Amino acid sequence: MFSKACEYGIRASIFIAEQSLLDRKVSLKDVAEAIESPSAYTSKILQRLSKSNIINSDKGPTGGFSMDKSELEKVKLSSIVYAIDGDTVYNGCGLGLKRCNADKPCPVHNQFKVIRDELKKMLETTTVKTLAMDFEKGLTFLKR
Amino acid sequence: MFSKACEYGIRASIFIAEQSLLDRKVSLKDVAEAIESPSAYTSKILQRLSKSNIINSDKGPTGGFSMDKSELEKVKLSSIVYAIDGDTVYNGCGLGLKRCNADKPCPVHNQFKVIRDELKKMLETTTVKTLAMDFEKGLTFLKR
DNA sequence: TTTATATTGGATATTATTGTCCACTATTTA
DNA sequence: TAAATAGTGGACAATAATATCCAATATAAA
Ligand code: FES
Ligand code: FES
Repeated sequence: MFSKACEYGIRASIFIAEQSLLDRKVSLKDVAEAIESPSAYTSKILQRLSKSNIINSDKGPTGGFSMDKSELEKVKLSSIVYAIDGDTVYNGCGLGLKRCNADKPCPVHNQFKVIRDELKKMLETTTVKTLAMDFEKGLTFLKR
Repeated sequence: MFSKACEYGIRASIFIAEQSLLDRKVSLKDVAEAIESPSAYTSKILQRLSKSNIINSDKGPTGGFSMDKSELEKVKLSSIVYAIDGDTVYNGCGLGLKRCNADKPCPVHNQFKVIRDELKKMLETTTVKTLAMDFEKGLTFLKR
């Protein structure tokens, strides 16, 4: 569904968001431990998220990663997925033809469209804030 | 969503099914050309489908690949996906945790479950025969 | 202004996936 | 039974994705 990089990206964002709700900055190490991911690889992903203005990053001592509490509910899953995996989820064809194209549809186009529209809707209506709040409450897990 | 191998596998199955409806066996070359795939790689995939009893293969001159017309409507997309990609579509976690597990859910588990159930339903109710018939009518395309 | 800390960015390594090559086997037909 | 044909299987190659290493940069605090 998503690339591994994207999965890490979403998990990292949720963790950073949750900690930001508690007014805490987190270090790369914190993130990697919280989501159980290889830290150097995670670093690259956080850079992408930072450049896409999804998270903030500050260098130096007292530095770390954070998200603006006020903007938290504006960050949708779709932004994160787009920042890391691009638009393949939105425009890719289920059977691997160049692009999904309703004018020259692949055999599963109609069936696939239903799923993808559902997925789009989910990505565009789910905010990182709500996911972070559930995580904060201990209802969900970022590692196992 | 699916691996490239799986995409080729589905496309190949639809082509073989369509030709079988017309009582024609097809060669590896035929398949590769019809679905625009690398033929040696496609060969491996057809072997997997053959071993999973989804398609028939016959050696020697007059050999080739085919599907039993009578069993065609029993072949669901889910069988093909399972034969090639295994059960990751069914049991994988949307955020990459070891396995999807409702008892210790990842943050998107509930949202993801909706999508996956829809996908499952689609894979389990779509038969290769109907896809092949639409393709036969020129309504859909296996390459572009 | 020195030191310590934390992210950044580039190079490189590893692994999985995708793709190729070729000799071998089975089978049909002449 | 010889020759031609078509799939099989194993080894190998190329590419993409994932992961690591380390020197450089920025910044805060002493
Ligand atoms: S053309 Fe394949 S999914 Fe739309
Ligand atoms: S636990 Fe992640 S999708 Fe179910």
